[in-house]
Amino acid sequence: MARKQGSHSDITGPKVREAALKLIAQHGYAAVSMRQIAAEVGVQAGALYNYTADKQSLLFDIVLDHMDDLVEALKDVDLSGPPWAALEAFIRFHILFHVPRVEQVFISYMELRNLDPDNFAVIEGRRRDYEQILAGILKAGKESGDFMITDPRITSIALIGMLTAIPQWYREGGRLPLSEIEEIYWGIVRRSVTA
Amino acid sequence: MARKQGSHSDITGPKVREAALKLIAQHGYAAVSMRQIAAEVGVQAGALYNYTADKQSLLFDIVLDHMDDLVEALKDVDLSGPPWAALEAFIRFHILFHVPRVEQVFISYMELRNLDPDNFAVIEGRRRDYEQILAGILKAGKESGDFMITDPRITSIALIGMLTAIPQWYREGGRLPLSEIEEIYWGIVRRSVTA
DNA sequence: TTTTCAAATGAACATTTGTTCAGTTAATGT
DNA sequence: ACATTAACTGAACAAATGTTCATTTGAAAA
Repeated sequence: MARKQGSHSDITGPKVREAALKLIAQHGYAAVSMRQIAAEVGVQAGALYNYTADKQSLLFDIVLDHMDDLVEALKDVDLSGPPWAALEAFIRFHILFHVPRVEQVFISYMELRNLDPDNFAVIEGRRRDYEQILAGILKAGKESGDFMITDPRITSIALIGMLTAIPQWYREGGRLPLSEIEEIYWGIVRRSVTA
Repeated sequence: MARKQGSHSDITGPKVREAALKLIAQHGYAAVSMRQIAAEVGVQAGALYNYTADKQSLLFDIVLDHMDDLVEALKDVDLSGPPWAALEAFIRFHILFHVPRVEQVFISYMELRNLDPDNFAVIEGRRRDYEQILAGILKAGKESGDFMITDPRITSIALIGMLTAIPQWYREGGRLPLSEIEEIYWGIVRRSVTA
């Protein structure tokens, strides 16, 4: 049986990516088989190879898309203001961007070891770029005397580590609304760099 | 060939655990095979089953031992003082305990999904207990007016998330000595809760 | 020297893995 | 009505998986 109605490639294609995203986030890359993904899509394993070169590409595409979306979205954020404004804009952006992307965040931080070395290098670079944007803001604020910071690079990593963990425990409809989470975290960050 | 010299069980046993720790931290639980672990030990795959019931136990024991060590070590820390003293003691303890245990930390945070449900529940409980000790210190400090905190529970999770990420980038002999890292992070935490 | 037995081998097992591909299906273009 | 072709099936593949177990080894006890 094949093609029960209309062209499917533009339906099945996204479905494959969604299934991979869901299942890899849930069980981990190595623990998910192509047959499981196929079953989630409602198709035989062989059909997946119309939409991906191999299993590795499935993982790489998820992580790369996520990083590219992140970089792209950050471009719309105005970081040109004074240190305090730039920092607040960055932090709020980071939280709002990451919270609705639980699965991507999970995968992008947990499955890096399962990327082929070449693929890993690409992602590693993207991540460093992102960290250095925050580090730049912190450095500017330190030099202007606005921030009390010992080491901008480490502080950058520390803050991002803290913020990125949010989607791991935040659940929509939980005890606190997202807007409140945003305020709590911004409060922590603000105080942590206050001179 | 078997037993080339003396009794081996008390040598091979630890070797199996060490090999599992190293390889699972490096490649992930699902990506490591019993044959790889056996090869690292210098033995055939079948021999592993003299020292572990199955692969799952290998993972569970690593994580459980880690959590038990953590709880045990924390008992020696004096948290009975005023909020500021208790917080500083807790934070410094956490850093010093985690930094030399890169592999255990990695596994304990990345491989939770690969634990059987029953095993997961045990670990989940241990972790919540630990988080609540910090949350308790924060709550006391908030009520005494020492700390400026909106939500002790979330702040606890945020701080632990930040601190636990340290071993992921810290390398001995790197740019900064451990003692300096300790100071930087304690500075961040201290300011982040300062009224 | 002979016996004993912990410790390890190595082959076997039933599954499962990622991937390929010749063949089938049915919607579309002519 | 026919030909085309995108989309999928289903079987096959070699390799790898976790686990078991009869067998072998050799150090220590008798």
